[in-house]
Amino acid sequence: MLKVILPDGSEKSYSNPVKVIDVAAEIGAGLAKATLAGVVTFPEQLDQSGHPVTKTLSADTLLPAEGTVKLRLLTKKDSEALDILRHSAAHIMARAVMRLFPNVQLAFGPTTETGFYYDFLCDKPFSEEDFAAIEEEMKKIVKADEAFERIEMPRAEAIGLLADMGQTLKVDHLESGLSDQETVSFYRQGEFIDLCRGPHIPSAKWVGAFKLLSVAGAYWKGDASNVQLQRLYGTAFFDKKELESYLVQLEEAKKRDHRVLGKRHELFMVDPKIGGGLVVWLPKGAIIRRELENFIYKELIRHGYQPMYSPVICRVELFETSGHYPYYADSQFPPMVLKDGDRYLLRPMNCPLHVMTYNMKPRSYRDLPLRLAEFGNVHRFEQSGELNGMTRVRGFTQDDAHIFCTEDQVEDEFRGCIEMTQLVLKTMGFADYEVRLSFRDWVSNKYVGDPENWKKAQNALEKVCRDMNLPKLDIVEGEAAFYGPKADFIVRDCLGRKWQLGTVQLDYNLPSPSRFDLKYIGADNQPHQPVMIHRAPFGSFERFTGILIEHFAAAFPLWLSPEQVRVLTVSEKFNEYAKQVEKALFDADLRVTTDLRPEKIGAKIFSSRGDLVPYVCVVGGKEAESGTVSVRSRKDGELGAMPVAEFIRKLKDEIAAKTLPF
RNA sequence: GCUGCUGUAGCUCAGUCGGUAGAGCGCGUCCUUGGUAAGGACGAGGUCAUGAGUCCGAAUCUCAUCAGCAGCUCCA
Repeated sequence: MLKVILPDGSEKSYSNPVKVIDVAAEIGAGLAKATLAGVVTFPEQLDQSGHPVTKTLSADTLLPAEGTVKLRLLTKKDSEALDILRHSAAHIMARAVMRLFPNVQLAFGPTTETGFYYDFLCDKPFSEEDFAAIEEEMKKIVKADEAFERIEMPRAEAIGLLADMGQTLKVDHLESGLSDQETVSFYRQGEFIDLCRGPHIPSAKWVGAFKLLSVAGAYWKGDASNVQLQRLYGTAFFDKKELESYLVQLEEAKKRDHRVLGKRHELFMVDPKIGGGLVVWLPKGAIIRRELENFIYKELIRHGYQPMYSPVICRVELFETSGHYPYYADSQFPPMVLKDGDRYLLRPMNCPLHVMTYNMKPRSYRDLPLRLAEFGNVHRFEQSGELNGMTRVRGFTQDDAHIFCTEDQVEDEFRGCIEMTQLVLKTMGFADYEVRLSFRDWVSNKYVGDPENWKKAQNALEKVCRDMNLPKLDIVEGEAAFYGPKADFIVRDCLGRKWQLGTVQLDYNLPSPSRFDLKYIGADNQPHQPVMIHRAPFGSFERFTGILIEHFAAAFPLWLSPEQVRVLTVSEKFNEYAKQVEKALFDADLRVTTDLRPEKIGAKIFSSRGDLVPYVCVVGGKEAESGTVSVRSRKDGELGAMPVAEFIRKLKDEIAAKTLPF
């Protein structure tokens, strides 16, 4: 006897075997038609963390004959449904590819946040020219509307089957990745059969709209030493309109691209004649950076940091001591060797210089925490395929600082760093960010430092993060740097790619005796080893600004706008007055320009809109007579006439408040 | 670094079958002197990424190099 509990609390009992779809059919024919899968919870089975086991099952899956299950039927309105659909679409694509290219081997074909992909091993390189043919074949498959059928078999049998089919990658996966499974499942649709956990939609016709989007290389099991596969990306939806609106959205997102906007608004440039990945901050971009620097500098001083400067090039030995050379030699610009054999390295990080600064004299516990800050310019030789506008570059400036403190101070210092990073994100209006706490695992021996201290530090870190109620807190074990646990702040760019901005990292390595052997004399008159914290609320000015450009779509808040006000004359007769207004605004420390072209006022406004100028002042006869300006804001349009002094006050208030443009 | 794609004016792009280049925006000059999202005329501007090759002839076809884009791998 099986008892099925539905989400509304009602119960049904079955003495005969039933499938998910049978339960739906009993409730109503309409629901049965709309049901594409079921979420089944087994209250009697518990997983490792003690929660009841929950599985999403295809509609034709047989429920257990005995016991109690909770069942939630999924229709296309449910959020999980799209993922199931796309997984099936991936199978349909693989089937189409196998029809067109019989020799391909299948690898993995999962869904992504916005679609799906499938990896293939095939001699013939796929290109976008093949998409039409593949899509055509997929259409035929969808039209034929064959069912997805689940088949389970012992693993040994599955290996035999896949070996017969010549699917060696799948065999490899069964032998290594799934070696702990006794039984595995396949999904069959017509002539196509694929090792797959499921679930799937009942049949192909559910796929209302799909599109292949791109082809790229990918390594088998994500390991660059393995064979390279061809990955076909696509997306699928229940209906055409959703697909179309997704594609429009994608086009819109591309318009926010900081590389496009950075060029259009003359914020920065990257020129191969200068060097790939080497950013030139153009005057307008430089203003944004300088404002960011001023903003964070004030915060640093307020929080007891001490500014310092150090050279961007120094002896290689410093990085040999730190351990970063030659470990990261491949991602550094090679050292320059002087005549006497001395080697100098363009610094890939600032910490050794700050450590040397700590070490310039004996330190007492009274000096701690010592917080040394520097907008440190560093260079790293990133792989060419990694370079990306301002977000992945070979030379950048971190809003870096290193805190040297006692074990007891770690928690407070860490909290301070997190708070400053949060302040930065809040000031910019970033609401959608994740915090990733990276901890060590306890099996690997790559980590340095006393395990007890690690435990203490990790607990302190987690406590601080929980206390502060950080959004989307994610704890990842095994992701810590070898020298300590860390917290990273991650935001997405316009295409949904994730980038790490702010970071706070504890370091047990550099202060250790095998590295720089840092010491302080404690209250007990004994030497102790300090803990180091690396932190950068922005991360780097380059990446942060790149993300900021996309975040604001280049329409920056007033305090960051390179051009805050533009004075427009109604005709050339009023150029003299416009220059007076300009001077008044300039003297009030506003960034102001004039548009004195012999153009109509409409054309000048049009230009200012295109240039995303936050405020324009229209001046003509009326304004010149009364000493006023006619104000128009980028956000709210016409605001009417006001005295120049009042306009200045309004803008100064907005700048001081760092008001967001949305 | 790997796989695929792309490279024409400052920008966005067109350029058919191989016959030595075109638009819009922007820029310059002039006309217009105006009231809140594009006034008009004229003009300048290109070794078609670079280098080889095929051909009577290459932006166009082939190869190589460089750079960019998407993804993978990496990211102290």
